[in-house]
Amino acid sequence: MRDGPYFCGIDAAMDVVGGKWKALILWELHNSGIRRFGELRRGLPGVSEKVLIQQLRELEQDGIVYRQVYAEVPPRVEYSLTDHGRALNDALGPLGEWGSQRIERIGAERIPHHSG
Amino acid sequence: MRDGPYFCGIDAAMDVVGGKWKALILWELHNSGIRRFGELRRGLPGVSEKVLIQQLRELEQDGIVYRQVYAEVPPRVEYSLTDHGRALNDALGPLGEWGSQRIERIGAERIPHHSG
DNA sequence: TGGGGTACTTACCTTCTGGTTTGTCAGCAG
DNA sequence: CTGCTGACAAACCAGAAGGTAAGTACCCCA
Repeated sequence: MRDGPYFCGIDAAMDVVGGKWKALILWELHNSGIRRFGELRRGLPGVSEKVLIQQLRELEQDGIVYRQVYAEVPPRVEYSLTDHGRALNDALGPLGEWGSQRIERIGAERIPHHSG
Repeated sequence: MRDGPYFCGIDAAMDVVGGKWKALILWELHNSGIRRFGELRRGLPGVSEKVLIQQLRELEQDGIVYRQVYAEVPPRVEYSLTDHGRALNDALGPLGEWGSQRIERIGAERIPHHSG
């Protein structure tokens, strides 16, 4: 899964970052460095637990996020970006720029979200 | 449709370019400048007519591609990128770079395609 | 008369994605 | 003993996305 074959690099990149919440997850992790599962969940209003885990697992499989499990009770799991994840985030920069301009151009609404 | 609300610019950009063939269409049009429907179809091995038209129409609605119809028989329709489409393509550049490196890293296959 | 080419449209079907709900484990507060 | 927490897992379901097959209109060529 997510191993091609691909037409080109964009095709491959979209395969990795194409999930509904994946780009947002990257953005959250980029901004905060490290987040616990519950923090991510609260930072992404509207995502369900199942889907968030799904997307995180896929990103982990693809080497984009790192998952650190602590054998504690209650359980603690911390997510962060790998080097590849940081590179992907950088590569998404111009696309985000374009998208922001598009939002202004078409007058679309923005969903507010609390950073930090 | 495709008018938000969005969390951020990447969210909005993915909404526009997220279809299965849209990035490939952009790439084809970027490389060739102008393409007729049949040329695009032949350039994108595996796409069906229905889906190609669907994606082209959506890209047209979003102001990414320009559709020029000639009232001839047999019919002739030419597709090209708008200014916004060209800007979007530029913004996809780094992502394509990242994706190409990923293809090499994981040793994924590439689907060959004849340019020109 | 019949087939081919162009750019579609329509109906139908399957697959894939995401969402809802409920259950799990361990311990701790009440 | 019950309920709460954190990070999931499993079962189920709805809608969207994509794919297949056929039909449309017009003309040219043989």
